[in-house]
Amino acid sequence: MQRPNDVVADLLQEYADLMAITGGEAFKVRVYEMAARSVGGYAQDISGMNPAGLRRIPNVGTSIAAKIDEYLRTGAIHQLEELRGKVPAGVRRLTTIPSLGPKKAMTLYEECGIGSVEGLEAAIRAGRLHGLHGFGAKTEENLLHGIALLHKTGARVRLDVAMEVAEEIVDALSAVPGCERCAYAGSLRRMKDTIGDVDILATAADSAALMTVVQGLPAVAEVIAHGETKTSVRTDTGLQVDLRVVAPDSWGAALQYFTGSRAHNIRTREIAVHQKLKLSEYGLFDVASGDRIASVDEEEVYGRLGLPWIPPTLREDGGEIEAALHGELPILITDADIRGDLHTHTDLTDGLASLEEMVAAAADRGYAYYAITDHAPKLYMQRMADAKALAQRDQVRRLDGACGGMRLLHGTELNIGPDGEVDWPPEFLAGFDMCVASIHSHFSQPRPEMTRRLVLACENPCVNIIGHPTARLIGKREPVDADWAEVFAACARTGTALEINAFPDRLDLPADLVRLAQRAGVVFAIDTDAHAVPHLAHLRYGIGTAQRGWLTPDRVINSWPLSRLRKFLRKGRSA
DNA sequence: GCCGTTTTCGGCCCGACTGTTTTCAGTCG
Repeated sequence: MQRPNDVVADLLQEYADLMAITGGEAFKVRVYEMAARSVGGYAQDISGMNPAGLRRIPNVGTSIAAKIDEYLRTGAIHQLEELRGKVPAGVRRLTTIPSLGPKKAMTLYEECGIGSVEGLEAAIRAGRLHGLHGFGAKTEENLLHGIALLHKTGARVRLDVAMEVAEEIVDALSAVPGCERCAYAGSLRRMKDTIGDVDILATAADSAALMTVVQGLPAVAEVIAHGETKTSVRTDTGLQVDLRVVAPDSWGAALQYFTGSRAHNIRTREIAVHQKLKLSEYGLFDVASGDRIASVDEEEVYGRLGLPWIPPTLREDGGEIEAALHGELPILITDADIRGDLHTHTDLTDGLASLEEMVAAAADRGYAYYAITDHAPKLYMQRMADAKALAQRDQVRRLDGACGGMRLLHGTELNIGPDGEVDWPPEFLAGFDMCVASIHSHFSQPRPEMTRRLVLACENPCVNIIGHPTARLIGKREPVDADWAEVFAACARTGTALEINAFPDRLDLPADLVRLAQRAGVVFAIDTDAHAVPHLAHLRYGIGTAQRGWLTPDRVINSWPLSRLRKFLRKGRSA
């Protein structure tokens, strides 16, 4: 079940969408969109808040507070119900078709009674759109194409999938003569957990060569649009890639523009407007004189707006502008802060590489310490046994310090059973240097049971880290339903860290919960859950998620020196 | 509908590309 904040955020977003479709004023639509985001990201639970309290949420005034209050009291918002009565849900869904926005969706509904994606497809094929104002042959073709695409790729792609495509294209374009700089921007640079499309930015005096090269890349299946400054293509996997080419002296302004979320960019441009300046991808301009006053790099652009440089992973209008204005931006955790990986596997259970191979690869990454945490017996398919664990421990002790002085910790990944119990008895667990404990089954327990289960795991004196806490698999399995505030309180109280699992289909704990957990005083471990040598490099995605949760190094136990980490790992154990 | 170091009223981000309405609306990012 969602947090009440998320439920209300969805309702407000729906209200904004329906208002846009019914021709509501654009600035009102924007306010509802902003309010939706503010409510979703608000730290405090809104259920139980009165209208006066609700109005303290940014972008929530009298009118929206009244709507939220109505929802909290009655479970519905009558104005939203009215709009729903006017616009069937299928019409809203029409706007998810690429190239079909609110205006055209409403035209289709009003003129032809089309209220679903399937209905639109049938109408086009039956020629029922002929003569409809604004719908020529090319538009029909584009809509059919968009519908096919929606069916095929509908979902966004995983962060690592988009990253691979982006890095390949950046490499190819960087090699083109005349290309001065090239980098990926957009949600990929912000490290969102899924990516809708890839934004690539390049600088060159002449854009033509770059535009030609990107259209001819082997992975490109289709050219969607092409002009002098922008070309859009789609890869054979259905991922859209937008290339923008600007003059070299616009690099900073363009990178700033193409990195921020829409909301972040609106905020930065508003700050510019208030200073009689204008910010675009070409630079920061003085409105009166038309002079360009900043554009070369992002630091300069933010600086002239009176802001420090804001890390890309924070650029979501989630409070970073206010923090920047007050000089309160966090110093975020980075890859360089990480001293070791605390959740990894070997071929003793379901890993692909041997202990020696994993340890050597970890040492190559320059780690000071490294934990081996193979699965425990209750994940029956892995066939772990006491003797195997003990034999591995001997091996680990022999290898300890043998690779570049890297210290090894012998751990295990326990299963948190339905009642919160874990695999081994306390006396056996005490032999491990550390324990991760994770949910691997019974994902759909009701919230009270799931909460109790996680709290009990935290209270186990041998459990140091809760692994992939929500157990979500992006695009495949929903997160488990728990009272996270209660779980976070238990973590803080018992000295149990929450994992930020860096595996790209997990990214778990998710960034929004990381931020809430941090406020509750929780500490974290950013781990790869590597089952093979290449997985160790997934750490970057965990770091991205941690940064999106505003995490600082002092809250990350595997950025600590080994002595401090060992002290933390002792938890409630005697010794 | 919200908001305020210019404002309690009058504003509200900016530009590229497409298709079609031959001068611009719609969509997207």
